[in-house]
Parts: sequence; C-alpha cells; structure tokens
Amino acid sequence: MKTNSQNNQPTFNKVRDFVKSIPRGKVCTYGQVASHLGLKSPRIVGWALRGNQDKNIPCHRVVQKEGTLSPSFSLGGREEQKKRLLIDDTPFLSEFTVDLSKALYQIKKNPQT
DNA sequence: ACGTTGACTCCTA
DNA sequence: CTAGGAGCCAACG
Repeated sequence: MKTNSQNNQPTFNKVRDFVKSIPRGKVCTYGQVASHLGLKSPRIVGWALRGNQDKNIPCHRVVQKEGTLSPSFSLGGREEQKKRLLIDDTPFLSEFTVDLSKALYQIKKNPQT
C-alpha cells in the first residue's frame, strides 16, 4: 500500500519535481532531465514516470531526444500525449514529433544565481 | 546477489 | 525509414 506512498524516493522525487516544473508549451528530453538531475541513465527518468504516471505530473512534456513522443505513453498512448501537447500550445513538426527548436525547455543550472 | 524488464540513447548496415 | 546490437541503471521477483 501505499498509504500515501509518495514516499520521497530519491529518483522518483527528483524526476517528478522537475517534470512538474516544466512550463506550458515546453518539452524536455529524457537525456536532459537525467543529466540535469544527475541521473546516470535516461532510462531512469522514463522508468520513474512510468511507475508513477501521476496526473499531477505533465509527463506528456517529456519526449525523446529527437522530440518524438514515447511509443508507450500510458493514459491513452501517443494520441493522448500529442493532444495534451497541443493543448499546451506546443509546436509540432509531424504527427508525433515536437519542434525542439522552439519547444525545448532549456534547463538552467543556476537560474539567477 | 541474479535475471528480467523498461516511457532511452548510440552505433552500424 | 527499419532492424539488430550494445551500454546504461533502478526496481521487482
């Protein structure tokens, strides 16, 4: 159970918190998230989201390095993910590819420092 | 501890 | 574009 198990599991928490911090109309790649969070492999990011897929988390804003949507997105699949991205006003290059040139959320390590 | 799985990424052909 | 292989690391049985 989970009785709330939102237990702050390290990996989980970091990924969730970061994904929730992604602004609307922007997207992030697994590799970037992993790198920024200090994770060792982009798989960890995907794994974390898949295990939680909490609707409080804009997981649809996380895409592959090329901007392509994940082939196994839960909650409805690619179509649902694409639809959510369109709602977020995210520019698309093709049916399942986001325009990273415009929508890529560039991570800042020390915003304002 | 081991083996499998997985929302990744990179390579070659 | 597809197909196959390798590297990567955390969670689960």
